[in-house]
Amino acid sequence: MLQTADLARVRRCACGNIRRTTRALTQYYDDKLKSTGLHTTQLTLLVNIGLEASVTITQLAELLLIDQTTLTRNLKLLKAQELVESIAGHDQRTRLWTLTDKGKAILEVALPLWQEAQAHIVEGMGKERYYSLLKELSALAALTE
Amino acid sequence: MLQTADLARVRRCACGNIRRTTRALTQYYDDKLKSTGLHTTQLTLLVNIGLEASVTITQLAELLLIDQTTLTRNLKLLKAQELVESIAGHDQRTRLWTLTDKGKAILEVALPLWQEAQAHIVEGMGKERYYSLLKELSALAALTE
DNA sequence: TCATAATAACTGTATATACAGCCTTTTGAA
DNA sequence: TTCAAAAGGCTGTATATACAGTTATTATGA
Repeated sequence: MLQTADLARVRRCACGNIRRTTRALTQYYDDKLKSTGLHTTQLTLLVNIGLEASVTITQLAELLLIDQTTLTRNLKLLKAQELVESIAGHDQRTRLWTLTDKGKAILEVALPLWQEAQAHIVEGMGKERYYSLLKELSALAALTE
Repeated sequence: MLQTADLARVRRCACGNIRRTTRALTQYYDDKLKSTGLHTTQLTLLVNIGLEASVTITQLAELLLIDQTTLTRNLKLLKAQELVESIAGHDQRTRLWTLTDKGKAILEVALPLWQEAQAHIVEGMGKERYYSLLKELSALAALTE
């Protein structure tokens, strides 16, 4: 028989709780970025492409723990906006992704807005607590390997 | 000009980091639940409906920090599988959602599998660290209000 | 060398998510 | 009492996400 106590235990679910907080944070950051037309997920992608410079989908997938097929779709949208572009790699199979000038330009507008959201969160938690939390999130992700 | 240092700062993004961990955790839990056909998100919904008993979409939305329109779609899928059902509330506008017998039955199968995934995470982190992390996730979500 | 493995990426399909806007019902104030 | 505002929920549309399966290319071992 299904017991209430069994159900109540699921309230402590790591996945459920982190997804809940993720929804709240995503809405918060997306709202701050609203005027740029960028979503936070897109900002993350652009930034990582900018930092890696000439990166393959596979490399991005490992770095961000995103399925390759998700990246195929997400990059397609960014490419349609001409924020990123890809060229053939030395290998016929691979494609190397980089930011376009338009991509760099939108980042210049978006970064200060992102910084506002980020500052609110970091200051709200306190720096020490915040960076400790980031470490715990990494540890959590590492447990799934 | 776009500086590498500005981009590097975004690597500490609360939203980006939590989304990354969420992807990893979701894949981990979903894989454990695979044989049931349930996704973790669906398990979360079923459990909360079971605990609340006769709950409206609006109440679930507040509890789980999920947009109402998302719940409309998610509940539709669960209803199609006959795991939940809804009846009219005292108010013509509201609908009350409950688990069906089939919904309760699938939970009985899914809960032990969920418990396996959960135990791996909790034991991997250590109980104290884990419950501390849950609190921090709540605090983080609260900062977005 | 050649057949097979592995690698890189893409397509089909499905769920999760949310914003904008809409309809219906209820509430509340003039 | 009546009408505007609020509440509850839904549809249209769009992005995010991943699994299963496919295609094309490269690497590898007999």
